Amino acid sequence: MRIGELAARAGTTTRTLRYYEARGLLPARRSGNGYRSYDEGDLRLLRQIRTLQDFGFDLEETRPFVECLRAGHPEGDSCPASLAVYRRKLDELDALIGELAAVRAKVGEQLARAESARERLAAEAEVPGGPEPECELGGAGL
Amino acid sequence: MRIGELAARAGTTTRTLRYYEARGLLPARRSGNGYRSYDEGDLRLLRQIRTLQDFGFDLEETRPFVECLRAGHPEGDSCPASLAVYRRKLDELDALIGELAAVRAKVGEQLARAESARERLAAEAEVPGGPEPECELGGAGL
DNA sequence: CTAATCCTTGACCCCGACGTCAAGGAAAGA
DNA sequence: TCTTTCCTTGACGTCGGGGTCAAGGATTAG
Repeated sequence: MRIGELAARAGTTTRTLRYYEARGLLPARRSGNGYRSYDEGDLRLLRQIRTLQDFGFDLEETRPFVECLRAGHPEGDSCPASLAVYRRKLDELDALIGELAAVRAKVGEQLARAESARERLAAEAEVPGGPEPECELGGAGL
Repeated sequence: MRIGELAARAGTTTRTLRYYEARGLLPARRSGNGYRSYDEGDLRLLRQIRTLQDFGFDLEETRPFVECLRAGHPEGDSCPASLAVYRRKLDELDALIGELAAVRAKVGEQLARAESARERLAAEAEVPGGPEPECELGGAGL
């Protein structure tokens, strides 16, 4: 199978396949006319790469899985190196999710604070002779 | 205050300040010799930008906050446009955290599956005359 | 024969937020 | 005066994962 067909069957582009080859991730045999030649095994490797990419793994992280398959193992994650990548990824995800949750909490806090400040101002505008802005109750200094 | 001092006081670099100016985010007055000249107000704007950047806001998203402060409001989030950015950010964060949690779950699942597969193989190796690999019990076909 | 696809390599473009280097002017201390 | 340090602008590099030409060779359909 040539590059166009493999790309189509994997739902990707020829550019992507050449890029993978340039990275040494998915080298191709060549037929007599210089065209790249792939087989079903290559399709399998490619699908492994794409699946992990969809999970947010970067290209280098997919390498152990690809090499594992190429070594004849039944699955890309049949090798210890692949499992190590899984574990590292889980740690990264946990850390990232934790950070994002913390940011989310802070932003939510800021929004609530800013909204209530606006409500206060609106209420004061409603009652013109009403409450004067009391010092040091909500103003961060200049 | 000149660019180096402002950068130092905000814990950033002169390159960053020139970049912000080029983006129209933090324009600078100029003193007679052509040097950029900043005041305490600029430091405040800069700190607002940096705080939001630390939260993962991109530069354009900080613009409403900066303009709000420059318009004389007490806080960068005293304006509706800033609140809108907060809300949009919360939605983005929720979506992202959700996606990451889903990926985390899938990766965790894959890891568990791959680990148990390895344990099975190890157990079979322990008992040489033991269980033959039973077809269609765990093998995704080639 | 010619046109239409497919293939090849090479090379530049994109995004965001700067880092880094270069060439030269200005200010400040010894 | 000399040296060091700070300032100016301009321009290119970085990173990841490719997109998008361009020029030319191979193959196939009509």
